[in-house]
Amino acid sequence: MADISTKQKILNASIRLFNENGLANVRLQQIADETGISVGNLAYHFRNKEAIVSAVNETLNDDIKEILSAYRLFPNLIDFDNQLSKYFSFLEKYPFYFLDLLEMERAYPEVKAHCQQYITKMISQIRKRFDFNQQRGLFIKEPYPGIYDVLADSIWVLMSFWMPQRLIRNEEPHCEGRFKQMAWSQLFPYFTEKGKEEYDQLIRPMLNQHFS
Amino acid sequence: MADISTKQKILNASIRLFNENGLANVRLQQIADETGISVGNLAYHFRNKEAIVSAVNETLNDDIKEILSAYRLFPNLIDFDNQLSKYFSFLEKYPFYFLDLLEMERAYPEVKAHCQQYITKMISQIRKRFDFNQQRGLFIKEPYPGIYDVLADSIWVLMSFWMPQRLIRNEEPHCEGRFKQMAWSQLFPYFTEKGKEEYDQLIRPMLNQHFS
DNA sequence: GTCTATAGAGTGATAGAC
DNA sequence: GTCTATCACTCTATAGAC
Repeated sequence: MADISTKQKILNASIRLFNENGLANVRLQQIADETGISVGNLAYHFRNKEAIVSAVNETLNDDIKEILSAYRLFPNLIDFDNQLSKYFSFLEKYPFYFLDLLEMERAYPEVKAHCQQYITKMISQIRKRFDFNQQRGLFIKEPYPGIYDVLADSIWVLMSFWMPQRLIRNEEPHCEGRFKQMAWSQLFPYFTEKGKEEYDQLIRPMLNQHFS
Repeated sequence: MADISTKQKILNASIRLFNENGLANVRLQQIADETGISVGNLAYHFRNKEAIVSAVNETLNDDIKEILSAYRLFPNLIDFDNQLSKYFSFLEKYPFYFLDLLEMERAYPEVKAHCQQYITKMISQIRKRFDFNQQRGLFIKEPYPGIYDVLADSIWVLMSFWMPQRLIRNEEPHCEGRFKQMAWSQLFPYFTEKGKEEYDQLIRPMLNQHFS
């Protein structure tokens, strides 16, 4: 199983380098060096750069798939907070995923195709939480038609571009508390009284513990 | 003034190419071709690639400076909508500005320094609108301390990463109506009755006209 | 101010020995 | 499975003619 191990080492090294330098700036030689093998050996395991990118992408898609599968039939507030945690871990592992997606689209159009559906599914999960929690009486009826759609989009953007925006502004990006605060503050205005109670009871204490 | 003209032609060509291919993927040869000059001539006008990036960056900073200067002493709702329009024009002109900022940080650390302050100023302007319009009775007092700070951050992120997020999701990015809708929907929950009235009267008709 | 020509280092990818 | 060696190509930057 030395084969699998080396393959995995290559992928791990690639992810590290992609995160540091961006997809377009990483050379095969660098990947080989970081892995501790020769370029020739690298070529044995992956035909070319696209094959590496493709494999890295599949690894990450598996991660996203797992996050999505954690969506439960009855998605309460705690469930959402858990999903936030998982998503934040993903962003820490691969901060520039969504930026490199654009790069992939440019350089490796075939690779990008798979990702689209995951994004759509993620947003639709967020959207469904509104419906479900509205039925539970935690969220108000949407004050204007379509606003919950826009809101679901906004939350996805704020989560997905967390890392790049923090880095651009020279703010500490590895702060899960602020990340969650930004997400929850999007929902806040739409809580009913009952929703506020449940939030204050279940979620707020967990948020505060990030800042203690 | 043939000098200035060529310099400007180079910058325009560079912006086009950076937008299309990303900073890291654009070669001097490409810029020369797109400008309609030789690489040698390109070198006459700009010492190296960094000099071009730096000049492009200054051009864009001038644009941002102008947007920021449009912030008035009494920033009402119409004023905010105007600033949204201007910002959207900027994003259309240079969709990947904030992504390429990260690339600049990696490749040309000297160049990036200037941008920081503009971002801070932009966010602080958004934040001040809350205070001003709260005094005018259009916005409610912030329900929890600090939420208007988070909200200003969120609005900046949603505006700044509009283009990349739309492109990743294969949604039409040149849709000013949706852009504004996303921004305004952030403010919506914090309007007082008086604020809603002014919004319905002054802003909503302008938004609807984007979708007619 | 504009060009051609080219230096010199780096690139992805492959062939073939061990 | 792993390596060295090398090909054909592209890159940035510069030198020097017009």
